[in-house]
Amino acid sequence: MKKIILIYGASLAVLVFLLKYLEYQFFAKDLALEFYLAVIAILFTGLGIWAGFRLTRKKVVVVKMSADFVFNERELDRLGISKREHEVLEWMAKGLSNQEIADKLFVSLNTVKTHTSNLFLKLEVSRRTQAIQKAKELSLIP
Amino acid sequence: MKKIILIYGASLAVLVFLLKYLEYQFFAKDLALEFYLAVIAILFTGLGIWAGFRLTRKKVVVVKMSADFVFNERELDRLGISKREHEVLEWMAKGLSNQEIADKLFVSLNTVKTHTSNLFLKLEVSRRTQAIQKAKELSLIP
DNA sequence: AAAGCCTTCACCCGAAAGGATGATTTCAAG
DNA sequence: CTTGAAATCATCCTTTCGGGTGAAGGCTTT
Repeated sequence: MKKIILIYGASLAVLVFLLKYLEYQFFAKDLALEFYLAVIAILFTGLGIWAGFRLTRKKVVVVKMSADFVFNERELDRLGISKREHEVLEWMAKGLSNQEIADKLFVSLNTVKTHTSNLFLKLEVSRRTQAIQKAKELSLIP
Repeated sequence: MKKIILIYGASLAVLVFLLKYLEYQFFAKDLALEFYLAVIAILFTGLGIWAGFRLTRKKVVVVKMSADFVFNERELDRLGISKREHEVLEWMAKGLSNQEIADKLFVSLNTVKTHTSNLFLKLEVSRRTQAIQKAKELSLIP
């Protein structure tokens, strides 16, 4: 966060410097221009960040509660299950084979196999049926 | 972090190049103030949005669960699933392997395999995970 | 810059699961 | 008594899974 802010600042400084240089070379006009540019840049950077937050927030508002299921994110975190792994878990619970999941997620079979293996370790099970069973108990999936 | 620096650098380079080029080619004079402002504004708005995107994440959801199960014997009948097959189905849903089910029911592995095969035919599925999924939908098992 | 996850993909090997078919025994119903 | 469904077990063969290992690239954090 701080680094990004610093980088923004540095970028602005460099930009202003460059513009000033250009102006010197070609216009040799009034020096107030840089201030306009800097102000505009800062303003629009803030605006952009705000817009970015807005946009992502909208994306996060993807609240989906089906019937009577509440996602237990705490447990998911505790077990260290990643986003992708959880995704694989969901499809797995729907009865898809590894190959089918691979097709659905546009990755290779090997990748899905890796995810499932990691899932089994994290869930402390050794078969997909057990994984599904346990995941449901923990409210990791509907 | 490297990426951020690189992107900023590239953006600045392109910007400077463009300004210089345009200046050379067309307006040999100023009057480009508004143009500069517009370019800066657009560029930094984009960067801000991008930064906003990478700075945000997280989400929360909470609900509750209810679980009342009513055995659907009618469906079981309709599908012609026998008592033994249903028994196998129940253990299957608990994550047991065919061998484990065989041990639990004091029958051979082959017998369990026969039961599961028949179950898959009757449930019109081809994998045990699908069978479990479907059996739950039909309230054949909790 | 370095250390650490996440994601992706690969290869190998053995175990489990699934499909097809056939056979025996038991038991209830026609 | 004959028929048929259910339950049992078997063999053969193919596909899917699961486990182990390694590795490359990206992003985050320190």
